[in-house]
Amino acid sequence: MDFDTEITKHFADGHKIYLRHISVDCVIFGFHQNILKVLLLQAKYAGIWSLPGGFILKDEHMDEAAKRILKHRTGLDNIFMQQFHVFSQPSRSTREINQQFLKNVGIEMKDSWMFERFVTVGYSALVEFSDVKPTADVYSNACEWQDINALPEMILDHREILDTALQQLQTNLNYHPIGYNLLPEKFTMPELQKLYETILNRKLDRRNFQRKILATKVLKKLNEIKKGVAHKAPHYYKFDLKNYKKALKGGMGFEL
Amino acid sequence: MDFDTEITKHFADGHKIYLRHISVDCVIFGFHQNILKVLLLQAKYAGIWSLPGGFILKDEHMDEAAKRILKHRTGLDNIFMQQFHVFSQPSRSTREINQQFLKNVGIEMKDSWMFERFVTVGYSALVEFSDVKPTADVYSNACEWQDINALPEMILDHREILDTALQQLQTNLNYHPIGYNLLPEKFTMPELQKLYETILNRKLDRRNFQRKILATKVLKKLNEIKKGVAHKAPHYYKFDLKNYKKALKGGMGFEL
DNA sequence: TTTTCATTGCGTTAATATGACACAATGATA
DNA sequence: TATCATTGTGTCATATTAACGCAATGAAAA
Repeated sequence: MDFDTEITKHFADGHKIYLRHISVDCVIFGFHQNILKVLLLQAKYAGIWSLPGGFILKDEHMDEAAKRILKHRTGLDNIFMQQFHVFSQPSRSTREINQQFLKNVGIEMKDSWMFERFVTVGYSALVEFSDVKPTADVYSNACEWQDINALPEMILDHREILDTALQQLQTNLNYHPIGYNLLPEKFTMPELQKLYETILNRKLDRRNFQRKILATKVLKKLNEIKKGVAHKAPHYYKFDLKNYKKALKGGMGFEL
Repeated sequence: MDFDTEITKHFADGHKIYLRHISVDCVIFGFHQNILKVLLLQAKYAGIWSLPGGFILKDEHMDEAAKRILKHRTGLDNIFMQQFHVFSQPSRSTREINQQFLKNVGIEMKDSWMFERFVTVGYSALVEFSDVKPTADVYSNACEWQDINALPEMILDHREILDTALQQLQTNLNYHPIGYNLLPEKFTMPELQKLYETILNRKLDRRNFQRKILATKVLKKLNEIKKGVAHKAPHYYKFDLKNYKKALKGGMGFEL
């Protein structure tokens, strides 16, 4: 199916397979070179950026829709995703955006479910940066990681959605372990600490951080030392999945 | 407009004013005689119970829809409401329920937006029991407070929605003050403690509870003592709204 | 009237958690 | 071989928490 046919079909008949008025937008976090990143799409023609999003199939759980979208943009399976907020300002209309898009593509259409109001559900995910193969959708030029500290302009309320996800991530940091999906299998204590500092956007005391994290027993110290580093080489750690998952449910029992 | 006409119109044309596929369900908590209560509706004919719910007008923010529903069932205005989760199992179909309802009413209709799948957004509210005038809607026999510990059978996943709201309430208790909308203007320390114990479903140490609550400065001690009680009479307190609202945003800074 | 007693108000104490910092060990680099 | 930024481990003063003691109160019982 060629591009025009696909677009036309989506705008004309999409409501036959998707629920009207509801969309899902995903905030996908990664961590690379000590910088927190978010996966964004650049809209065709307009050049403005957006969160990876999509719609809910008529017989699909919303969580499944979010995972399907994540899979298409990253190639990743089996990632824990969490809905964090519903955005429903009546003014968040995709009408102009979608009409402009069709115009740019050169398709004429008077009415479409895509012109109607959408309420969107925000989902967040934490993924390992190097596992992701960013893949654009048909509406986009590019799919790229963007630094959380240097975000481009974004459509509609997507910046607000992203900020909400980030804030939720910060809040959860004290009550839930983090890092399993964001760090490589083996990592050092300074790397884990840097992740926490990046998300919280403040410095933590190295020694107190280690004491508290180790007290939760979500880490396993490996008998292996990082090589090729200047100065004293740190140990490697990996997550103890059993305790990690226990802490996901029961909480960490400390504040940073 | 008589009952039949109204129902017919809602089923036939409701989708012209409401968003399809999306509903709002409200978990409205009250506190009376040391028991936590929830406001429920009893469906006509079926007798089974449900949460007060409704739909979103085409040009209405979801939060406004929730407040509108709350207002209609309680008479209350200006109550803080919070969305807490979206429920979207594809199996949560209102088709059978609504078709049965029409059949009972004696209306025939082949198709209706009300027969389609609904994703519902859960909202919670805490209200002062004695301020509420429970008011049933056209689909219900009764609107009544039910004990949280003796809930009747509920339709669809409404029991799950209620349980989720309760769990969220328990979690929030440590980070946000509570009671302003649940207790009368003047209350005693044992009454406040009982509220906390009821929600958390466990005993708290009387002396430690008082120390921690007072440390947050959300309470103002009044120069007034409760009368007509057996044993030593406790002081009255009221909330210091300024500090209360500060704590709503910034957190309480303790755990119980 | 006097006594009883469950409850309130105001404390103490020991155990634990937290924040701030000291110091030796390491190992690549100068 | 010396340097030095960084890691691993530990200390200590302070704050927070859990657990409990005891006198004061005042309605109800004796």
